[in-house]
Amino acid sequence: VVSWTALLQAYAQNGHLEGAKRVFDMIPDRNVISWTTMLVAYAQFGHPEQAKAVFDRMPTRDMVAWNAMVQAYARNGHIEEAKKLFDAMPERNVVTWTSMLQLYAANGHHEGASCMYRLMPERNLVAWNALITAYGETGELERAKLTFDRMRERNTISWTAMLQAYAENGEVDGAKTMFDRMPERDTVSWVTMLRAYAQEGHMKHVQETFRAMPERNMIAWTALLTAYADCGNL
RNA sequence: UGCAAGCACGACUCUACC
Repeated sequence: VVSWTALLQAYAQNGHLEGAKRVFDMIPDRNVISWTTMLVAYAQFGHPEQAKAVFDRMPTRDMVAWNAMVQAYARNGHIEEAKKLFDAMPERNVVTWTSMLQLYAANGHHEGASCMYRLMPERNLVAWNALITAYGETGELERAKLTFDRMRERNTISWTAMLQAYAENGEVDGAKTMFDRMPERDTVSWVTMLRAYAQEGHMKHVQETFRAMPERNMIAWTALLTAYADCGNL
């Protein structure tokens, strides 16, 4: 089962849903993990209905399966369905709460988001990071800062999320400060910084940033390209 | 007991929805 499901996962990750389905149907004794993998495959590529169909047909559901289904709705912006499922869950963990928090924040529901935040029974690094992003999205930069400052541990995602929070609220300087203070930067951090400059029209900084990047992936190149395009420099 | 499979967090573009 393990090998079969790994194969299924390989198809799923590459978006080969038909192939994934074929593998799924061939698995002799599917377990809850195989089912969940199939569910997520549909969800990730924009088929929440299909995901739900899988969910309904599952012989057994554990919390990961429930979480995956909540996330399936969340990812596709189905707030009501997600909420319904959330309420119906036999038990929830920090993953569940984080998904809901993110869903509300991404759709501008401040109240819902802060409600999730307050009621969350436990928090971990991912939850904190999601909170920073949520505050950034809702324009509550101060709260994002507070959250960031109070975190006992931070990873590159925390730093980049905070950098982005500054950037999307028009504070390039704050963004730059984060960038300079980060213990480690990956390509995402670099691109985020580059974008921050681009949005302010600081093409010179954009160029410098791009040149200084240790590695450039396609997203970095695209960001540079659109930066030039946006400032009219074809 | 170890190795191998499923869920939540950060960047660009495109597409869909509004």
